[in-house]
Amino acid sequence: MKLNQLRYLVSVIQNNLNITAAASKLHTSQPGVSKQIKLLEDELGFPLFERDGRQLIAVTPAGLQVVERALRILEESQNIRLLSTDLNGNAAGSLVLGTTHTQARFILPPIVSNFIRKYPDVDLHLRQGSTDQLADLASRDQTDLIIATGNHDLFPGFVLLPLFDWYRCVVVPKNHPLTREKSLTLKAISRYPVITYNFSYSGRSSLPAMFESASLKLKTVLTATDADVIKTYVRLGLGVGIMASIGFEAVNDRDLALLPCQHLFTPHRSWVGFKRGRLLRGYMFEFLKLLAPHLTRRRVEAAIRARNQAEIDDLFSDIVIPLL
Amino acid sequence: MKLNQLRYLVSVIQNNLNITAAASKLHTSQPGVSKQIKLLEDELGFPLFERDGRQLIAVTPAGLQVVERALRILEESQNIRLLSTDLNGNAAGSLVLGTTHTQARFILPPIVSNFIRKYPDVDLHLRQGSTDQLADLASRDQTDLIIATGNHDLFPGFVLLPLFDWYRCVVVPKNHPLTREKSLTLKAISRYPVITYNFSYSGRSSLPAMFESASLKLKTVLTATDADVIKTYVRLGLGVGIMASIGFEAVNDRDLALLPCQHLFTPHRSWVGFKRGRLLRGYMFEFLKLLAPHLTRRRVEAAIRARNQAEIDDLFSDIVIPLL
DNA sequence: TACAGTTACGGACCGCGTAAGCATA
DNA sequence: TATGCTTACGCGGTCCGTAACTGTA
Repeated sequence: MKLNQLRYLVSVIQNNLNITAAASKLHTSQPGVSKQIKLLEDELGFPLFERDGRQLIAVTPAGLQVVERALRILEESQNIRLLSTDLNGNAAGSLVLGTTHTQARFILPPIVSNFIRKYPDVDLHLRQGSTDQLADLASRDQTDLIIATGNHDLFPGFVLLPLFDWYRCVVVPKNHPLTREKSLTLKAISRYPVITYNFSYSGRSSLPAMFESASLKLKTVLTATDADVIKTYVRLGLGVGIMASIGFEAVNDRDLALLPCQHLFTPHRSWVGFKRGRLLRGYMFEFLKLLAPHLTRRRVEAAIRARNQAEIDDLFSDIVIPLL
Repeated sequence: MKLNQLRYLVSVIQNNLNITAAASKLHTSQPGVSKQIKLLEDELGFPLFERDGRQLIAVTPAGLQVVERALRILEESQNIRLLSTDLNGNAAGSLVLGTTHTQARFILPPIVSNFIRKYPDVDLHLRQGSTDQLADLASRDQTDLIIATGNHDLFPGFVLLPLFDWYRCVVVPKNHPLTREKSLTLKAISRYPVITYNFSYSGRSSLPAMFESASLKLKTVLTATDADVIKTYVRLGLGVGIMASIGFEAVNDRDLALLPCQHLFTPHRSWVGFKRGRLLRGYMFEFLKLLAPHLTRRRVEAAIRARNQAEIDDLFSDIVIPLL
């Protein structure tokens, strides 16, 4: 079994079982690919493809098993090669971030612009989605780093590093009656219709449950996926917004008032994570450092060596996580 | 980069950086190994070893990264080879089980004896330990299958399949006053000193908490790691045993009485699991089938394809899990 | 007659083993 | 002097490309 044989096998499959096409993609001759595939089948002792005459018409079940592992092997060998380009000071490559709207819109902009100035040769991609969608993307190796909030459960076998804590706050038009309350209470809020995140975003410490346990009723008039939409409807006077404090921009939101609610709601912790075993390029460590100063290369590497999430959390137990 | 170069690299490290010893283990010549290592270093563009003159004295940090990935590559290539021996009807191999005492002592004996009769060429190993120890073993790829109870959290990135449910029960000497209670209550139990498992074994639904929430005090006179020890001290009259019902043997424990407590305690679910991505040989599927008839090859393969534990649990939501 | 895969063959290369060289304890 | 790595060299295998062949739409 040779690495090249595995490359050929995978390429044939990625080219719809067309050996000629695979060969041209691999910049080699068609008979060569044909032969190596056959040699691999001979060595393994079972066919990788079902054939109709000379045409390949399907991958055998056993073949699928082989392909699955071949893909992993090729990925790791690619990782070894990347290590080398990395160490030779070559910062070219790509960085695919999976994030939720809140992070992409309010947290990442300064960090990203900083990063692309430092690493102009890195292709940066933002992939946005709900936490579920991000979990799916990441588990299929479609992203390098995930930046999200809450819900560790969707990311088994990941390394999750704390970024910062934040609270939900109430956002209302500048001269709304609530701005005149001395200290905001759930009861006061419950007098108004509420505009907040779709529930999939709020996770465990859900708003409805919180009000219910205080024997209050939460009148949600509208739910949205992001703070921009919430603020828009708050401006229209449809209700009181409850959203992440980081979604309030002092400059653009002068017509709105932000009412802090740290005494009412539970804190949320945002984190950055990646699949354990995924290669972190040099510039990815730099990105993490930009994202949060406490994510030094040293600490991140220690987290990678940890055996489970509890050990990682221990590593950061002494660190003061910023509160935004 | 060749697979052989990675093999050589790993072997050199496993032989304490002694190239000669590595070469002889690999059944090849020492200069060959020397050369391939050097070629690999040339190709990657950085040294894998620190050298003092001609001697290798350490692995470079970058080298460690390479070795880590090389190990994964070699493991997967080994898996591909095993697939082939498997499909050619060759049932030789090894099966390493990691289990807790309860399973090893009361559940596995008939299954294991059945299995080794069917697969005499499989080397079967039992590794026993606490759930923590098992989690550690498995995450370091030291076991094929883990059989344990409760606590999914210690096994992130694993495929966990339900085996059966069981309850804790009370075990007392044959003519103990408790045997005359019509329906056992926590209050009745709390009148006697209790002998039960070490707390690490009882997990979330811990006994002390259970008694406390009923405003009762649990007097544990002794805790032990296994049912045999518990029964021994119950026989000595030191107290009332609370242990897994499966630890009570009708034949050997005639001098004791088992008092069912399904109305008092929460059920426990035992499961079998393995690290996602680990190769299951044909005989391992057979072992799972012997372990629990509902673990058909079809279902196990579906579980492997699932993306997270929730999807796996869904697969088994229609199945009636046996109650022991 | 295109198209796709197999078979055949020759050249270049490469991995391996033997043998000799060299540095260190 | 023994140990262990490197260098040198020649053999054999293998990978690859070209070219010719075969079966199918």
